[in-house]
Amino acid sequence: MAETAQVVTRGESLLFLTDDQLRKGIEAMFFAYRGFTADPDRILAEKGYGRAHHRALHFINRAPGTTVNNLLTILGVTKQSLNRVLRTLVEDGLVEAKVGNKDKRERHLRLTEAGETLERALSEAQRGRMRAAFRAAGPEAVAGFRTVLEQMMDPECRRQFNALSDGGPS
Amino acid sequence: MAETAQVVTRGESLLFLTDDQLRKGIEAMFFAYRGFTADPDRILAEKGYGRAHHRALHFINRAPGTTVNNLLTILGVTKQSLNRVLRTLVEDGLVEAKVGNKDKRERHLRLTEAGETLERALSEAQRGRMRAAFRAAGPEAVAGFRTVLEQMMDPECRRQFNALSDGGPS
DNA sequence: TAGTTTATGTCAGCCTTGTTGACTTTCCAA
DNA sequence: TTGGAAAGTCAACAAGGCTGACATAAACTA
Repeated sequence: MAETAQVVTRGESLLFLTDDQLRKGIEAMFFAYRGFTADPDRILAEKGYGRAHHRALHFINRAPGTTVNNLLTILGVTKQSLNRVLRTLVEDGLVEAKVGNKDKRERHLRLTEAGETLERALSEAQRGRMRAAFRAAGPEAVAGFRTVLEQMMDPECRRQFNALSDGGPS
Repeated sequence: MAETAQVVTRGESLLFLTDDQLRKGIEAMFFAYRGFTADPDRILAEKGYGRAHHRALHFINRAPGTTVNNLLTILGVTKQSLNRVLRTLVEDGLVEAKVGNKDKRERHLRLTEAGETLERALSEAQRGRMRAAFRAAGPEAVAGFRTVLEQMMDPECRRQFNALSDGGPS
């Protein structure tokens, strides 16, 4: 009864669209996301930070000199939420907030050396797991992984995701 | 400088294991998970529930008659955390908790009809997005998606994930 | 130039959902 | 039969979301 979409169109099986397959995809996302965050979470807990700090560090590192407002959009949280995290990062000397030259209302954010060190530790831990998964799965699987994830994003998120990739290192 | 692992082994390109590709994978997980939870979150917010309620409903539906302890292991939270969620679900008549026959310490959980209705609405919303993504990506991409996610899980999570799939509908 | 909009920060307070610690009830095994 | 383990509950705390109100400075605009 949960087996809808078991249709065959143009000689092509659509069995991968059954409710059961979709449920497996959902559960895979749930369990995999736990693994995805597990390693950085351990490092963060030691230093007294949380996942929110990691996200801020990651995207400041990705786009040095970005403004608070820009970061807000990427992270999809309120400025009050971000501000709390950002304040502790600045107080602890991991992030630098410089008043803009052109527009003095803006604060341009970048990592200090200490910030870069922590960011590197976090991202290396996370990359380690991702690398092992990618290696075990192989290049075709990785391509499929990326394709499905991109399709799962809201259009606005997809835009941001691709903008980050374009602007990134060659 | 971030481009490690650009090695070619046995004539096979390992370009998909560069730090840059790994970073894209990480960011894809971040943005995709937002999409993954967005639709159920909207429904939950209307009813005054959170993501934790969704998770409980999902896994009780998957394994009717499961015990609190079993659910605890799957969800990976403390029993106190789960208990709060479970209590409101029972109070609201979405979940039924029956004292065990053999072991009276245990509570066996199952959805009421109202619980099944809400679970169905949530899971249909989530499946809708997953279905669209799967359809757009195609069966090979979906296979790769599942492979990479499974590799990303902690071994214990992978065991649970596979146990759920085995016990599930054919 | 006066008034409005924008970018940012801050205070207060709320909610969800994690945590730990302490406790009761129940079961089982020495 | 009794002591420990297991299942579940209650209380209190913390992180990190949220809203609302308000301040300040800078930029824009009519």
